Amino acid sequence: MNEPLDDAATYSPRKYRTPDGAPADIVIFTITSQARNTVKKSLPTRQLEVLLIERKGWPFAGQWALPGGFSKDTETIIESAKRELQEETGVEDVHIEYLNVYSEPGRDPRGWIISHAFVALVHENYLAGRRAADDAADVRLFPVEEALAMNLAFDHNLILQDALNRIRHQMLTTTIAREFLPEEFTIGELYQVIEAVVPEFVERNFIRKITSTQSRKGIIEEVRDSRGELKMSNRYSQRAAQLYRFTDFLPQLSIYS
Amino acid sequence: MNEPLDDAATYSPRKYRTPDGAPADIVIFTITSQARNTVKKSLPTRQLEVLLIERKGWPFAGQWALPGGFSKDTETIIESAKRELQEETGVEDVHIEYLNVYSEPGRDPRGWIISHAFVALVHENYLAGRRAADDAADVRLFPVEEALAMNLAFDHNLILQDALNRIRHQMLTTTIAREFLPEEFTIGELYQVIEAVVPEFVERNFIRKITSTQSRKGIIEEVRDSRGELKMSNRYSQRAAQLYRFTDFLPQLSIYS
DNA sequence: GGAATAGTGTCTCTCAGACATTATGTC
DNA sequence: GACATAATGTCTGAGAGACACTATTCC
Repeated sequence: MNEPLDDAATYSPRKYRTPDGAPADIVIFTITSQARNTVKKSLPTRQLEVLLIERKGWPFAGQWALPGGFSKDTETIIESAKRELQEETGVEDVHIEYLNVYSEPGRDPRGWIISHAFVALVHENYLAGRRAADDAADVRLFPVEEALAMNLAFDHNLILQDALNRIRHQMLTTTIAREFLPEEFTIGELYQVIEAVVPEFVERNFIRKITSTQSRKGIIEEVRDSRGELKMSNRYSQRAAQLYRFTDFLPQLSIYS
Repeated sequence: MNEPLDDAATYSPRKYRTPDGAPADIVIFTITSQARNTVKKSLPTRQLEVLLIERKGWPFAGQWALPGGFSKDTETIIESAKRELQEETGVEDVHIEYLNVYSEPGRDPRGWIISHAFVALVHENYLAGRRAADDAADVRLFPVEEALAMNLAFDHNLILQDALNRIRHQMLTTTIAREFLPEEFTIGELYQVIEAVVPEFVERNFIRKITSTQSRKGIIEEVRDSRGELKMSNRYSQRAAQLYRFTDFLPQLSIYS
């Protein structure tokens, strides 16, 4: 411990160097849907995308980076992340969680800057306004694989990879799929969202696992209308599909169960 | 983004307030064994404990706190955590992982101090030296429940609770149990370690689940001696028990599997 | 033989995984 | 009738959960 031992009256700020800033950087993921050009109704193709901004000034001018900004002494770091998310996308009250701290000396040429990365999951509808201005803008959605292949500013390639690993794991072990879906969705949509994030996901008897396996039953529930009739949707298919919604239930996973 | 737009030559440190420090605090868990006073060999009682230090100076003088120290600009925060762990316990190369950041304004009366909490899991043997001096010392192991009931310095009650939640979850979903066990252990010991961290854990057919269930088979493997004979131990029982070791296998858990 | 721990036998009901089959509505 | 998606039928082998039972060694 290298803390001074004096009391409040005699306490003086330490003579050691202090950090030059503690910013929050945000990895904003969304899943875009692209209707396929078939004559008949069909499922859209879905793709996991990440929001990047083009840097204007030094350092890394001209390169793409994660949105972010310095935190203030009047807010927690998650509050600054939420503020930044609001400024960048206009959305509030979406899923945002802390990812990791990045403190490698020299990671930022401006000084000793310790960055805190967050992951935000945003439904594509919330970003609809931004998308319109796509090509010209300095704020854009990139498919994740494409973004990873770019040379991003700072250590943002690393942060993005960490964020991707995190949501891939969470997609299978938690109900974050709900963040990319409307309140009521079909089994087909849910399956596509999982696939968009975890391409290797394959589960032939998906509907049975999720609806009638004892240990999993209750993660999602059927939606009924005011008369108690099962509510269906045919937005993506000829044959109407049952609508479901997530409940608050999350099964406890265990390797020893 | 409130970053300056100038280039490197004209860049000047921002006029905003910068943090007064970015310490690493470490929640060091161990599981102690206490032999029971029975005439015959029997399993020890095991308890999850956390290492705390008594603060000497302002602020929170006289209160117990998590060990920690300020990070330097020449190291990553995890490196400062490892350095601190080495100073406090003398151990290196143990399991240590990042927990969370604590940045509530006012959490530290010394200024704007953003703390990074880590969780370290240490085998009790490594702490054996410290334990001898227990009662008189200003560094002590406390049973976790007892520590949570104390009034710890700073926001360390919160950090400790977060750390406990984290390892409870990890104990069931990863193989961190290995950090509290010798290289070779019996099923009974493993079961006790899980119980010490997750008291509500009950699994009547434990040995069968862990050794012969298809999806779990391979997490641990039987130990054999140089002649290929199964290696047994009777340190805790009359009847010798098979020794096992962890492998590198970790099953993928999924709520959709 | 009693105590303490280690490990097996056995039974029932559910689930996993594979794959074929039926259902519904559009063009 | 071809197509696209939704959903069920059916079969086999594996696993979950419960609990009685045997095994080993020390005292």
